[in-house]
Amino acid sequence: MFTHSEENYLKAIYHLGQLSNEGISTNAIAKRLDTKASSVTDMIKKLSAKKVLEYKKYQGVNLTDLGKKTAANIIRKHRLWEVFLVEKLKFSWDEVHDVAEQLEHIKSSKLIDELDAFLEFPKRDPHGDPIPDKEGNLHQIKKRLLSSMQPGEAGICVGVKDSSAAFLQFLDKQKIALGKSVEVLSKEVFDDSLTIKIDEKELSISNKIANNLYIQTK
Amino acid sequence: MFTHSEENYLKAIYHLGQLSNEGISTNAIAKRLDTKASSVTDMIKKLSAKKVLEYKKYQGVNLTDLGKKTAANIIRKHRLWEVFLVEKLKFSWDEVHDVAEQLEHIKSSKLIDELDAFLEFPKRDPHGDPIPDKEGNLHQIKKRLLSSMQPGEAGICVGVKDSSAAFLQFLDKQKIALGKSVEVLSKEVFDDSLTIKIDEKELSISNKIANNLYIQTK
DNA sequence: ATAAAATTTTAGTCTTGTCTAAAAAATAAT
DNA sequence: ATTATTTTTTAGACAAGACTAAAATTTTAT
Repeated sequence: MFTHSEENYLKAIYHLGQLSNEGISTNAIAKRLDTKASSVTDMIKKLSAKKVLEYKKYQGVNLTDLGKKTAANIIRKHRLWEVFLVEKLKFSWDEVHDVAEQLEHIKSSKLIDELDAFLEFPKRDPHGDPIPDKEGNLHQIKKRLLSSMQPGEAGICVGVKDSSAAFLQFLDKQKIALGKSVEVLSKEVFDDSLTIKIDEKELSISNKIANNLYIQTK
Repeated sequence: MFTHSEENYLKAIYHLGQLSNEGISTNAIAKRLDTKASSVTDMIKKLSAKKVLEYKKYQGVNLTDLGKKTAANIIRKHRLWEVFLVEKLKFSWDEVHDVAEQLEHIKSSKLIDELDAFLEFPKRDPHGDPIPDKEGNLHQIKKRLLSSMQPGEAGICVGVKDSSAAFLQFLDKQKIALGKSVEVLSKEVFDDSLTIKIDEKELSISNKIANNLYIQTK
């Protein structure tokens, strides 16, 4: 069994591990958790003793299979709760994070199994991120950043890279939502901004926005 | 804002306060929370500094209005989650306690308001206990213990005093459930056991059982 | 290749919430 | 009314998880 704090470290390390194949550095973890490197070193030793990660001094860490499975399970809970909040409790997608951050630590396998069933076994959370299965497997969908698309290409909006409230609210305002079809009409050489077609309307979008929107193309 | 632990103390003190009008003793709190008296003294000082209870050395404690409201709010959350678990996630009434004990500490007023609405503003939890409103008021129903009823009296089963899994499972086995009509047919002088009519069938019930079942009579 | 800079670890401290053992106060018993 | 018992508080310690400051190690730059 893991403490609240240990679970937060596991989750952070798991997410950092998705981005690189190297050992995860102490500093990277500290930055992600907004804590000090020395605190991270302490916790790493505890987690290492619990066999959820491999650690050699000054070498960074890597999750073991047990660690990955444990982390994926926390993420599974987080994302299932997000679905619950949006689908059943009328939360908007920019409000769910803090609450899910708390709910993910509730210990009860029956709870999470029944919640999964109650939500009819959703495959992705409100931001388009995949929900790991019970074994911790998550199958990533094939997706690209909108910013990488060329004029003429089209696809379906399936996720966000940045899930800050500010960005999500911006998307709401522009009526950009997951599931909608998007086509790139033109791309501006000067600032890489895009003109896209969505809901039969043209919309101009900055590169910063396009760089945070995932599109599924065929 | 209160810590997990502070909230548990508040809840315990609130419940103990329901039973007596005296100041709540250190020992009573320690027993209820399965902790040591010295730990209770420590925590009492913290809570006193936070203005949720009145404390004079060796005199026991009493919740302030703020303390009562805070405690009632935690109980509100606990009971709403119990309803959720039973009504939506197929938990039985003997399985909900431990999970609700965790869920009650989640901090989000929107969460609890929306949950309340989602459950259609339930008035009582699965054990028949009233759910405090947002202001912390809870209106007790008029009820008596089955053990206090005389032959010929009848009423509706509305709650349990003991909500241990063992007792609740016993009630399930005997098909005794909240909402059912009960009539006392006879009472045995020797051991105060009762013969009751429920579901058009006669059932013999020990005094210990009868002493843990609440009945609403008119 | 060595100095400078950045990263990581260690050592020691702090807070929260718990504990044990002993002291103080209140209550009960003779 | 004094003693015995019970309850409560204090004092000191400990574990978890965080911090600061300093030391150790690695990486980068000249």
